[in-house]
Amino acid sequence: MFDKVVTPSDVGKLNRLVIPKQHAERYFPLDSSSNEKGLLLNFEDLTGKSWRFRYSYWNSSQSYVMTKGWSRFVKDKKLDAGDIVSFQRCVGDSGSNSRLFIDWRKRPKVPEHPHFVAGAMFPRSLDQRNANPAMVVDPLVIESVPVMMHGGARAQTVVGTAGKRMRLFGVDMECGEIGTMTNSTEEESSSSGGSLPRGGGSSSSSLFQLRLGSSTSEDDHFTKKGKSSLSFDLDQ
Amino acid sequence: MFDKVVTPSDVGKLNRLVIPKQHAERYFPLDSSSNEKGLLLNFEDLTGKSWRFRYSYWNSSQSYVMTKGWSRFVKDKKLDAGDIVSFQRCVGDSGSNSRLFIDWRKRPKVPEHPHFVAGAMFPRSLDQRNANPAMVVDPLVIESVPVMMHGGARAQTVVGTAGKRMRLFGVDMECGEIGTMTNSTEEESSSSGGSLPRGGGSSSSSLFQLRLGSSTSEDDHFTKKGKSSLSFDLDQ
DNA sequence: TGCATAACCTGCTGA
DNA sequence: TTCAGCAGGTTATGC
Repeated sequence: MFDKVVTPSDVGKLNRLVIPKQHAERYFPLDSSSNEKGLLLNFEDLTGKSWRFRYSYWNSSQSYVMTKGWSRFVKDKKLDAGDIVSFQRCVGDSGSNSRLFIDWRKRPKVPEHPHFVAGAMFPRSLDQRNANPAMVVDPLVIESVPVMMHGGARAQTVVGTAGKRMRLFGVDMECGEIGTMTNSTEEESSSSGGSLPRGGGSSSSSLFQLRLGSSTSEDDHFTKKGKSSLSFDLDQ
Repeated sequence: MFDKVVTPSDVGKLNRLVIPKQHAERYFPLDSSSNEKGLLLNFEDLTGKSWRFRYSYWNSSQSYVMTKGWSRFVKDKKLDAGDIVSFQRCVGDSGSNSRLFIDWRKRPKVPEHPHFVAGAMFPRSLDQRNANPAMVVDPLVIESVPVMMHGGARAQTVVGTAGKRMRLFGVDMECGEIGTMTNSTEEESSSSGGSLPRGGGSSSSSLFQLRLGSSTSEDDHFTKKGKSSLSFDLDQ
C-alpha cells in the first residue's frame, strides 16, 4: 500500500503514528457515521508476530492516527526517526478477506557524522527537535539532481557552484563538487563510496557536497549522544 | 480518614485529584451497578465553607478521582504540589448521618538543599519522578525515633549506628548521631537548627543525620534546577 | 448570541 | 497493579 518515513513525533513520546491523509483515506477509510471511535487493525510482521493498532481520526489535528499499540511496535523494532514503515495488504485465498502486513527498515545508511554528504543532507544525527522530516531524502533518488529540488527543501540562497555557501533548511552549508573537496575524511569517503556516486561519473558535475559545520574532534557537537535533549549550534 | 500529599498533577491543569485506591474503596465505596457515573460528595472546611466534589472511577486509568469542583478548591486554598489534604468523617449527632470534612496544610518546611537532615529525609527538592509521597515525613513526629520506622520507609539495611551506612528508599545513606558530623555546612546547620533538635537534647542519641551524597559545590547535582528532567547519582 | 477560554472527561503510557 | 502524567475531545462559562 504505502510507506512512511517516520517523524520524531511518530517514534517519540506522543505514542501515535500519523497516517498521511491521502493514504489513510485511500487504504483505511473510516465510516464517520458507524465507526465513531475508530477501529482496531490487525497487522502481521515478517516474523509472523501480530500487531493490533487502534486507528482513528483526530478532529483536533484533522489527521488519521494509529494510537494504542503503536508505541509497543516502536520499542520492539527500535524504530528511530527517519526509519521507514511499510503497510501492505495481501488479498487472501478466500477472496473476500485480506491480511494486513507491516514491515519496517532502518533509514538509508548515511555517514554517521555527515559533515559531508553528496547531494543531500541527513540531519538525523542532529537535534531531533529541529529536524524536518522533509529533509530526509532517499540517496537512491538524488543522483545528479541538485539538492535544493528535493523533499520540500527550501533554499534561501541557491548556489550551484563549488565553494559557495547556501542556506538550506535554515542551516548554513558549504557546497562543493564531489572530488574537489580536499578535507573529506576516510569515513566520509567510504560512506559516499556506497550508494552515492563520487566524481568521475557522467553526472558528477551537478552533485554537491554539503558541509555541515567544520568540527572534526570526536568530542564535538556531532558526536554527542542523547535522545531528545541534545542541541546544536551549527556554524554560527 | 486519610491524608494525601498532592502531586503536581493533582494541583495542575488536569483538574482532578487522584484518590489512592485503598482509601477510595475503604472510605468512599462506589456501587458499580447503581452509581455508574460516580456521585457528588459534600465536604466542609474548617471555616465552615462547603465544597462539593464529583467523585468517580476512571476505567481508563483504573483510579478513583475527584473531578468537578476540585480545581476551585486548589485555587481557593492556593495548594501546591507537596501540600497535604486531609479527609475526615464525623459521625453526626443523629447517629445515622455523618459529615465529611476536608482540611489542608502546606507541605512541611525543609531545607532547600537537604544534604543533612536530622531524623528524616525530604527528597522533594530532588527528582519528583523518583520521589515517593510516602517519603515526606512531618518533622514534628520524628524526634527521637529512628528514621527507618517512618512514613512507609523501607530500609533494606537498617543500621542505627553513627557512621554506618543504610539504604533507605533505595538511596544509600550515611548515618551519624547529631553533633558528631564534622562537615556540616553553615546552611545545613541553620536548617537543622529550625524545627529539628540538634545534639544536647535529651533524645539526641537516638537521632541520625542522613548524608545524601557528599558534594559541596554550588554546581553539583543538588543545586541543579529543573522540574522533571533532573537525575542523580547518589554516593555511588 | 457567539466566541474564546477554562473546566471537565476520557484514553493511554510508563514506571 | 496502581497511579502520575500527558494529550486530545467535549462541555460549561464568562465576556
